Amino acid sequence: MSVTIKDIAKVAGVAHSTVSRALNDSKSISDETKVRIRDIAMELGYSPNVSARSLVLDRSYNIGLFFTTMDKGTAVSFFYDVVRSVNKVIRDEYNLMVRGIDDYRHFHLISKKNFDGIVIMSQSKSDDAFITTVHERQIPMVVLNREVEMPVCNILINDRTGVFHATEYLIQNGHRKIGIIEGKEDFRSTQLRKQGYVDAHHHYDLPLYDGFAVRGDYSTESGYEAMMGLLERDVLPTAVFCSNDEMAMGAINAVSRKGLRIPEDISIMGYDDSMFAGYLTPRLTTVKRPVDEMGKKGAAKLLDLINDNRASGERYYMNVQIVERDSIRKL
Amino acid sequence: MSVTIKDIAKVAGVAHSTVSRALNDSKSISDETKVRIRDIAMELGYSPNVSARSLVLDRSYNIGLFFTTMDKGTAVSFFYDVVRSVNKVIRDEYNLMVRGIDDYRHFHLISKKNFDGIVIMSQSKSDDAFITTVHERQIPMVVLNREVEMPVCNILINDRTGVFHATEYLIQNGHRKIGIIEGKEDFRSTQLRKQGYVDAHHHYDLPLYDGFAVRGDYSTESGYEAMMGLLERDVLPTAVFCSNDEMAMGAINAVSRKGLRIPEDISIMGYDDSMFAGYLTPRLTTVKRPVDEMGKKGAAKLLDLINDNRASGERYYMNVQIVERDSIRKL
DNA sequence: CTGAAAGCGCTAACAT
DNA sequence: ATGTTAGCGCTTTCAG
Repeated sequence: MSVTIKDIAKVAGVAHSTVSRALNDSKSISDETKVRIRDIAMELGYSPNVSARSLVLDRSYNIGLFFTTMDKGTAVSFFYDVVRSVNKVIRDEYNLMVRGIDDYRHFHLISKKNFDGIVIMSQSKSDDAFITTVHERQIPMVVLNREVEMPVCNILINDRTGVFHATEYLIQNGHRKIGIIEGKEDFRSTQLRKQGYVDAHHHYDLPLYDGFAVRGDYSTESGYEAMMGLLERDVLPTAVFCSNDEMAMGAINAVSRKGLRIPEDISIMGYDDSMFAGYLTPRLTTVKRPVDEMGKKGAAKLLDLINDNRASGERYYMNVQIVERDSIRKL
Repeated sequence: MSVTIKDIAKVAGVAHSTVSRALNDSKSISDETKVRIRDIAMELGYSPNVSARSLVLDRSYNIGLFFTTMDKGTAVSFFYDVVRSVNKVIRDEYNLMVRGIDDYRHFHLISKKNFDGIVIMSQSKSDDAFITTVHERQIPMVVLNREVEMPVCNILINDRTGVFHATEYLIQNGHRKIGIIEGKEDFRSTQLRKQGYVDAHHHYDLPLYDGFAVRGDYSTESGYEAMMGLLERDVLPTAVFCSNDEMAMGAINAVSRKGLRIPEDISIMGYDDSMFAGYLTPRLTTVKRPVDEMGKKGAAKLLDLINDNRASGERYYMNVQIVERDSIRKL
């Protein structure tokens, strides 16, 4: 059996409550006994039982990090960045439990007892049922990435504005016929990015060419297919905005498969500034989304909520930034 | 306060132990009361307190998934694949806690009480202290990816053999002057891959050219730098094996920056078959490591160990596979 | 400054 | 088939 505070108490010849206090650095314990008890604990290889402590303190020390799904649809580097940045912030005090929302068939384990707080990296409206549940059960929560209507803390990347600027950048480089490869159908981000593209066209009084908007699903493959479709058209766009870098990678591949050159024949703009964007040929001009910052901000905000539990419907917007490389031609 | 089995018991007019049994589907409870109690539980929005259950059952329902580090050094898609595949296997019964080993300053929270089992995705010998601790505390454990000397369950990808075959493939394509860009210095995988490269040279009685082995650190940037270094030499290799795809991506970039073409002037071979490998220009010929399978196998094995706790020093080797694309020229 | 005792929510003998 | 009771390991009043 593993060693408990009672074992330590026996060896030290004190009550187990004294051990508890000593280990928790209570000020009503003499330094002398503290040291003594800690030494014994160390010697015996004591490890606190988190379950027991959780039970009495009424907190689990768990923070849940939920993705819409852990299967397809989550960009790889996106996933990594979020886990990493959240983990970094909560480092010591909490454990990070990573899950896909769609791993749950029912939500009965989602309770305040089992989660001190929850971060949701939301990519789809289908998450709303889950978010509602968490909200109703009054678990401190931060929703990243997707705007929700409930009064919850929401950390967002300003995608609509981001794509507006991306499109504007293309326009300022002289492009007038601009295509767009869109993301996965029911993702909110897909719509927002499309909107930014449309906004920019309106703002600069540019017509939206029919058929210049083609659907992808955020995967590299879909970018390839979508671009192939675009290249079949009679009138080609001079530039194509891809709703993420992975699709841009596929698009680049399609272009060179067709024997065309980037950016001489056609310009390609990505979105995300994924790790590989600077190493494609040509190096991809893209838009950096501060995923890392979003994760950090979200985690920090969650800790605030846990420590001072006021419901809050605050929204934070993180701004994107254009990263100029070699895939766009100035006309 | 949240509802407990006692609350349910009160409403149902039974003892709380009856509620516990009903909820756990004990066979000594009549179907009638089971249904009744479950209905009440549902109505009251009951959610079991995992900590309390863990305390009495002496298991945490937590499975830890530890990476060497969550910072640099872990390939992104690698990370994603492992988390995803392990998560898929343990889906219902357990929670997955993801951490970097270097997040811990001391290991006192690593105990059998707090983890039912641990999967370690090990990339460095520096993990050994941690692995030893887990082993000593008799926590069911599976170590992925890196061979360890302790008698623990070890799931490995046969890197040495894998790179042997990769090099062999280059040799069979007529290459005689083959460079290698190596990985991060103290990673075991770095040494094994190098060994496979050396083995193949020995096996085919080929000389090892001095200076054809250059160090990288598995990052794209390092691949770029390493390749640049290689291209400075008087005698150029006709093919370069890169110890992972990310470095291959950097290498490709370096080659074209120098105005050389792949595979006409120089052939590049990757290792991993990362998601983006098929979308580089040219499409990268590489070696597929079954990371997904490794994660699944590891998780399944861990569940076995948890349910039937026999220490075991079994080793499983997963085989790699060459994925032929366009970055290698037949001489 | 320390000890005694209660109780967190749950499961599992042991009764009946 | 159900109730009674003890106890998992810990923290925290309340006494002294």
